[in-house]
Amino acid sequence: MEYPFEQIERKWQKKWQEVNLWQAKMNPEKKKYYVLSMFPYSSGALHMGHVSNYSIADAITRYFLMKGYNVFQPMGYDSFGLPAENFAIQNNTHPQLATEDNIKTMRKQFDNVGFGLDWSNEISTSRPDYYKWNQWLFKRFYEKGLVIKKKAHFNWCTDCQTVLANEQVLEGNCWRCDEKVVLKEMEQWFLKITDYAEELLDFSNVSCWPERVITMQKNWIWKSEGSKIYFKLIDSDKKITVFTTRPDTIFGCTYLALPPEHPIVINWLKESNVDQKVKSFCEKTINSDSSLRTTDDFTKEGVFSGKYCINPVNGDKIPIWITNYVLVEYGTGAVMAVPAHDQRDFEFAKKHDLHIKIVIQNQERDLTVDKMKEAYLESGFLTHSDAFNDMDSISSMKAINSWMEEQGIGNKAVTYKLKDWGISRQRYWGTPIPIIHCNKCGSVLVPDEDLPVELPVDIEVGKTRQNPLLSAEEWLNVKCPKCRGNARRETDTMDTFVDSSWYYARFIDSHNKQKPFSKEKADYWLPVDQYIGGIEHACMHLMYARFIHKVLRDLNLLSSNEPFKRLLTQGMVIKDGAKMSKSKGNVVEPLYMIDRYGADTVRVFMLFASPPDKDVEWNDEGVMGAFRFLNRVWRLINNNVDIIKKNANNTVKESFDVLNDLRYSTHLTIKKVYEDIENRMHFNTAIASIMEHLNNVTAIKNVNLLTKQEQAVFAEACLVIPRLLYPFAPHIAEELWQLTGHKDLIHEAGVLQYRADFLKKDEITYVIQIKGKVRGKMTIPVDTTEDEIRRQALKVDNVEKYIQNKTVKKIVVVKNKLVSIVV
RNA sequence: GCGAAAGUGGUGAAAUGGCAGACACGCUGGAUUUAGGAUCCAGUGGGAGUAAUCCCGUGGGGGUUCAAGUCCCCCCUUUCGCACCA
Repeated sequence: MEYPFEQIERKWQKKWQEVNLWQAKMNPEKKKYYVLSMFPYSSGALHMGHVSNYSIADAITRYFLMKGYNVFQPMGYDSFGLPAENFAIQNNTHPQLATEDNIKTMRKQFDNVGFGLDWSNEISTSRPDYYKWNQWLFKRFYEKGLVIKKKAHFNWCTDCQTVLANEQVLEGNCWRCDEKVVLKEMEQWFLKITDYAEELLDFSNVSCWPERVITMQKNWIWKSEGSKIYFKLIDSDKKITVFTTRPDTIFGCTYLALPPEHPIVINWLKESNVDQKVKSFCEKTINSDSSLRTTDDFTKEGVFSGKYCINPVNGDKIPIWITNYVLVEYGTGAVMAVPAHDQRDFEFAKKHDLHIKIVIQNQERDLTVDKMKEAYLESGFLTHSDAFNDMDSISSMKAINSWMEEQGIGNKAVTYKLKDWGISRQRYWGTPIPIIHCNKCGSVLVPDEDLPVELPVDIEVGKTRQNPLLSAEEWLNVKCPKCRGNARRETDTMDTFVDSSWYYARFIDSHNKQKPFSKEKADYWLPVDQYIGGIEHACMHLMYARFIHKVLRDLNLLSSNEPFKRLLTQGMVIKDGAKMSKSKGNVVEPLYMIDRYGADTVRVFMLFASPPDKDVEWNDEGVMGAFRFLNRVWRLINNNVDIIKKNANNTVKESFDVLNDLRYSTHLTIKKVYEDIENRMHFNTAIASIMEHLNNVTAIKNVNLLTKQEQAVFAEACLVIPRLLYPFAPHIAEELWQLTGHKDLIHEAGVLQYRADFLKKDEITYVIQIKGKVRGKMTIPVDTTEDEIRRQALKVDNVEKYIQNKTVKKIVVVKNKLVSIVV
C-alpha cells in the first residue's frame, strides 16, 4: 500500500495558502531570511533543473522558518527575450499572449510541487509595471552620467539580428543560437560598468561565495597596473599612446606593435601612397576569424608600416609594425615592444630581424643578446637605462613613472579588460529605451510622468526579420518633450540582463507605484541572504547585478553594498551521462514524476542524490528508493499512532538505561541533521542520517510489550522524524505531525534541541592498532585513565599475539577513539 | 599554454589526519504472498580459509606521520574557466 501522497500534498498546499504562510510581512522585530532562486525564463514548462534548484531553496527556507526567522522566498518570471519573440514568429501569435499563457501554465506546475513561495509579490519582467522601472532607472543612470552612447563596431549576430555584449559571444559565436558573430558598425547605448570596476573586484562584503565564481569575475575584469607612455610620430604631430605593465623596460623598446584596427593605422590606409603589402596584410588580418587567433598554431605575423616614432625616454628612432598579435580592445590598443623582456616580442623580433636591446640584467650580469634563447622576464638590475642604471627593476617602476610624469611623456595608469555594458538590442520583445530622438534637441529623455514607454501591442511581429518597432508608425512618431517638434522614439530595447539585474529588489515591494521599491523595505530585506542558481551566470548576470546594486546604493535607493550575501551554484541534472535536453531525448518530466510518486519523493530524491553544488544523476530506481523511504516513515508513524500520542507528554528521563541506543540515535540524528544543513548545506547526508535513524527505530519490535519508560523513548524517536524531514518533505511531515495529535503547523514547534547529556556514553569501544593496522577492539568505561587504557590494550586477545617477542616502543592513545601501539 | 576543481565498490555517494565504502540504488539468498515496481530478514570491495583470522584495496609513483582517501612533491586522466590581457 502506498501512502496517499496526492491527497496529503493538496491538503497542505491549500492550508499554507489559507494562512498566508509565505507572504512577506516586514517586521523589524524579527530577523529576516531572504532566500532567492534565479527566476525562470517563461518557457511554459518547469524542468528538472528548476525543481532541483527550487528544492534546495525551499529546504533552506523551511529550515529558517522553523528556526523562527521571518522568511521570504519570492518567485517570478524572466519573460522578455528572444525565444518568446521567435516562438511568436513561428506560431503566428504575439509574444505577450504566448508569455502570459506560459506563465499561467508554469504557475500550476509550481503549485504542484508545493514550494513556500510568496506569490503576492510575483513579478514578470515583460509587464509594464515592471519594465517601467527599468526605464526609470535608466533615466537615473543617465542623469548620473552612467549612460553613454557610442558609435563603434559591435558584435552582431546574423541570426538573432541583434547586437551582443562581449560576454554573450562565446568562441566567436552567439551564446544563444550559436550562429557566427560578425562586426557591424552602429550606435549603441552603454552602461558604464567600468566606473565600478575597482569596486567589483572587492568581494569583502559577500560571504560564502564559491571561490570559482570570484575568480571568474576577477578574471573577467582583469585589472593591470602600469603606465601609459606617449610616442611621438616622426614627420607628424600625432602621438601613439601605449599601455605597459613593465615601465622598467621602456629603454629597451625597439619597435611599436599596432593592430590593423588601430585608428591611426586606419588613417594611414586612407593615404594615397599606401604600400600594397601593408594594405593587403591589414585586410587579411581584419577579415580573418578572430577565434583563429587563439589556436595553438597561430603564428605571429606583421609588416613594417614604413613609419617611425620616437622613444620618449631616450630619443631613439624606432619602427612601427602592424601585427596580428596585438588586441585593439585591450589597454590603449598599442604595444611598446621590448623583445629582450617579453616573449612574444622576442619571437617576433627574431623572425623579422628586429633590434633586441637588454635593459634588465640578471644577478650574474651575464645576459647577452647572442646567448639569449628566450626573453628574460624576471626582475634584475637596470642597464642601458640612463639615470636608472643599476637600480633594481621592481623599485625602478615607481621612479620611472614619476620621472615620465615630470617630463610629460607618460604616467602611472590602470586598465581593465572589462568593457562598458552595451545594452541596446535591435529587437521588439524587451524594455523600450526611454529616449526620443529630435533633430533639434538630439537624444532627449522621456519625462518621468510619461513612463512607462509601453511596447505597442497591436503590432505584427515577424513580418520581416527586422525590428517590428521600426514600422510601428503610430508609436514611433512623437513630439519632442523639449521643443514639441516632430521626433522619433528610440527603437532599440534593453538587453534582458537589465531586467534580471535588480529583480531581487523589486520583489520586496512589487506593487509600489511611486518607486521601484521603498528604501525602508530594502534596508530590511536586502541583501538576499541566500541566492541559488547555475554557475553559467558567473560573469554575466551575477556581475551585472552587483554593478546595478552598487549604483542603486549610490542613488540612495538602498544601503547595502552587495545584492547577494551567500551564493550557492547548484549542479545540473544529468541523465545517461548528459545534461537533460530535448535533442538528446533524455528529458524526464517533473510533473509526470510528481504525479506518480508525489512532490515530496521527487524533492527527497533530488536532495539525497548528491550535495547541491554537484551534478545530480537522475535515476528512476533512485526515485523509488526515496518513495520507499517516505512510505516506511508513513507506516512507522501510522502503525504506532496510539503509543506516540499516549507518550507525547511523557518526557524521556535522564536516568534509565533501557533503549539507550535508540535514545542516543534520536539525539545524535538531531545534531547531525542540523549541522549538515546549517554548516555545510549537505542535504544528502542530512537525509541519510534520518534514514539511518529510521532504521534504528524500525528495528524495535513488539512495541506494545515495552515498558512505559521505553515507550517514551520510542515515541520521542518517532516524533523527531517528521520534524527533521520537514525541510525536505514538508507535506508528509505536516500530515504526520497532525496525525500524532498536534494542532499547530509543524514549523511552529521550532527546531529540535538535542540533549548533549544523552550523547554521553558510559562505555567506549577503542580500536587497537599495531603498526597502523587494526588488530583488536576493547570496550571500557569512559573514565578509564590513560595508563589503564594502555595496560588493558596490551592484554586484548588478538593484540597479544602481535606483540609477543617484540618490544613496545610507544603507545599513542587518542581519547575516546583508539590506541596505537608501535613495536 | 595558464589557472581551478575533481578522480573512492556494479551505480549515486559517505568519511574534524584515527576501523575506507555510512546512507541509498542494484544484485544474491530466504520469509510472507493468488500476484508484486509491495513488505520483512540475511548477505554484498577483491582474494585465501569450514572458521577465527589474514593479505590486497580510495588514478599512478614517492614522501611526512604511531596512523594518509584526507597533508606535501612529481606524473596521468577528466571537467570547468581563461587563453597572445602587453
